[in-house]
Amino acid sequence: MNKPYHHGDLRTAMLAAAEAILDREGIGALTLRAAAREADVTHTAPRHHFGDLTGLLTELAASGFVRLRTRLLAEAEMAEPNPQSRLLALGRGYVAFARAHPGLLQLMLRSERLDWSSPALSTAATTAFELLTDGEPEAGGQADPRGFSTLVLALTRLSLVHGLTTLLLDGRVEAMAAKVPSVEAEALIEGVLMRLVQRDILDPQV
Amino acid sequence: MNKPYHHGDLRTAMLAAAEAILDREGIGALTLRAAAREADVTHTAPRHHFGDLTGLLTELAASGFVRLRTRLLAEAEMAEPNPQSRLLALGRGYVAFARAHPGLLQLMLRSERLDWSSPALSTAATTAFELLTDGEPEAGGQADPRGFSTLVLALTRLSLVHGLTTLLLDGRVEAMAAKVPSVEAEALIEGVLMRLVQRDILDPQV
DNA sequence: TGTACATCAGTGAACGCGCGTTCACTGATGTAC
DNA sequence: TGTACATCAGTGAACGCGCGTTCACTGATGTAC
Repeated sequence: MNKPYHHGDLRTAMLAAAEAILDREGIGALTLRAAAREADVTHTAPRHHFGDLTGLLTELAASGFVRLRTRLLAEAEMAEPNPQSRLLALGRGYVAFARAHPGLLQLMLRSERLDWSSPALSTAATTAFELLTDGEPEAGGQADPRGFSTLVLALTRLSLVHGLTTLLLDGRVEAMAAKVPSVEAEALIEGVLMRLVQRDILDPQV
Repeated sequence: MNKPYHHGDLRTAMLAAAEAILDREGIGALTLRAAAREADVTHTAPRHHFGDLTGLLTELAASGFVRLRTRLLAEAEMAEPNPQSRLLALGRGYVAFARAHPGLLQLMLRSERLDWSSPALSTAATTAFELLTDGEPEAGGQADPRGFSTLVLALTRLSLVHGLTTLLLDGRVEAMAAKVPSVEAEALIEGVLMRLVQRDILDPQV
């Protein structure tokens, strides 16, 4: 029952503790001391592993992007193997991830407390976003030169899904749904995603 | 040159001071004490006008929504009098407002420090968002029952424009543009807005 | 036109709080020989 | 197989900081008579 002097894997434990706080109390409550408290460790101990608070948050955000990507990949995998179904699955996956980890997503997307010069973070973020961005990773791939139109299409999709997610987290979707009786937020979200898929046409030409 | 004991219009001065801090140093630096310092007044003086920090932030955000709406209305007014041009003008206006007042927009959209039970704030927000949401305020208006499809269309537009704006403020648009030589963020944004207008078709039927 | 007095709007000192950081330390682990 | 010792990973006390809030106060304004 006695706690050994050394933790064993404080690095992992701190990341888990920080995420627990994020999910439970939101991004405002996530401080170095709070995370150390959660991990049942002196608040100076994490310094050996992360340097400072920014280091901890940056690693946590990077891990978030990796997991987001994994989840989106899995969703796309399970969808019917056509572009429309795949895009729809990606959109749903993005929204679902946001609902499951609202605090983490906030840290990843809107935090000014991250060190974006960290290669781990920036490549994790870029890689994750590229999923929503690439039409068909197998088909197009490296060969396809990413022209202006492709980039516009990518940014359009990302904007729509990301904006929808943000509005959802901020309670705006609920507010809109409440204006018309018998309309559920859930149905609204599904409606927007369907519209994305149908109007998108997956065509880089404008 | 002597400062009189009473300020005269501290309410207005505090709002201006808070906004100055927001624009200059970002939302993280906006505290009650900082705003009072900026207004050259004891940090306890604002209490008489706003109660507490939340009260001040809530009023500032409400004023932000009112001004956003005013600006969007003006942009729409100046556009060609057809639905497409109007929608494009609204989208451009939203992005332009975000660029002009990034800190203020963050406060309005992503702050957990606002009192959303305040009627002034909630109606200001709703009214502003309705602009992007209604196709034609004159044409449709009250007569048109706001059905499910209309709501989906509204949320789609709002999601796209809002998502684009958020990504822009977080530097993601710049990051994407940087991946392809000779593509400017400005052109990307314009491309997305054009795509919104062209694919939107302004048709509530899905 | 004056005066008494309540109310309003600001001051300034003090409070406790949680924060990140620094510092000297100690217990545990691993490696050289 | 032992032992010396450097290095690593954690403790615990102390620091200064800026925060929002409380409190007793004071100067200015407005209103009743």
